[in-house]
Amino acid sequence: MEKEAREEVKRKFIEFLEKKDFRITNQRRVIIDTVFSTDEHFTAEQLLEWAREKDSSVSRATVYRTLPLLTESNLVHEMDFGKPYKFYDPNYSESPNHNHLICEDCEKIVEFDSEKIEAIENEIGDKLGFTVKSQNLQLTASCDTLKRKGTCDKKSCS
Amino acid sequence: MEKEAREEVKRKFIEFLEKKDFRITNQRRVIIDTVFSTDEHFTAEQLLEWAREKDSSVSRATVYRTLPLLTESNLVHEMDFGKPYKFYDPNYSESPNHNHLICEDCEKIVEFDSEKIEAIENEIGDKLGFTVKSQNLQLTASCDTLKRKGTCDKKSCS
DNA sequence: ATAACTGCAAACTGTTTGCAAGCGA
DNA sequence: TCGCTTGCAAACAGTTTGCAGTTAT
Repeated sequence: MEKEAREEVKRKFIEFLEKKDFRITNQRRVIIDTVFSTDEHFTAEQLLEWAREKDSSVSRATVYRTLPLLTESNLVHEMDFGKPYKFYDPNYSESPNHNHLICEDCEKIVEFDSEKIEAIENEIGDKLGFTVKSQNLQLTASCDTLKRKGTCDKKSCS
Repeated sequence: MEKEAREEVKRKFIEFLEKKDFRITNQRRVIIDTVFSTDEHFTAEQLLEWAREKDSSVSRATVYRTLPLLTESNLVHEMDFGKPYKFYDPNYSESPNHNHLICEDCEKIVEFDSEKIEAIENEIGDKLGFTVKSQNLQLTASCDTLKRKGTCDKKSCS
């Protein structure tokens, strides 16, 4: 995501807060800046750590209280890969139709688009008489290059 | 699943335990009987409750220690729908290629087949240079009939 | 002014584990 | 007998929450 796009997303979130009569506090500003200054997927704990680098007063509680606001606003996407903690995706609003593959070797998450899959999903929903609200295709995979060479150049396997 | 098939699956699991030099204890037997006497998806807590109806001595710890054995044996499938607890599917070995849709109205899980999706998944894995290890397509949906009529006759919305 | 928000620490939930006793092979 | 397995209760990890003080509006 480019810098301009990031500013746009931040602005949208501020609007979201204002519309709900929520206050724009310093801590929230720091958290927002942190979330939308990266393209990486993160956990609550990672977000806390990053935010504290900018402002050490940010507390774990505030991070946990802000995350639901971010997902409600549809600007951040929550993902569950069967690990005991959740991952968050700050690129969601830019391309809401992507899915994720998580590498079991290094836990790195790779995004991919697939309208094909989305079409099938809606087809399935229709057939069963449901309206699909959200979809989460989680592929767990291992890195081919890593296995062959013992190392790999993917950003995903460092 | 029919009664015969259930016995077959139980037998396979006993074999799995024997091969690993694990013991066939009373508690394990009760848990196995419970798991494979239903077609329903369940949580650890539900399994504990059901097992205790047959034998009140079964403890939570044993249930939690047995579940990984069941999933390792590939006779039961573990699923994560973003809820704080996991669901388990006792029909997995019968049709390992099905996926799941969870109703957000009643949390009932509906199974569906889709080889189409599996094909696409492998295609994606290839393209990205990964070997797909496991896939989990989670559709969260709401029931159309329920919404229209305020009630519905699906087994899924009671 | 005042109601929303904060940090802290305690509580909570689902799951795991150390231990002494029990029991299958 | 031997050591795997058990139930219990305490521990654990991630997340949520009550409270008293703080701050945005």
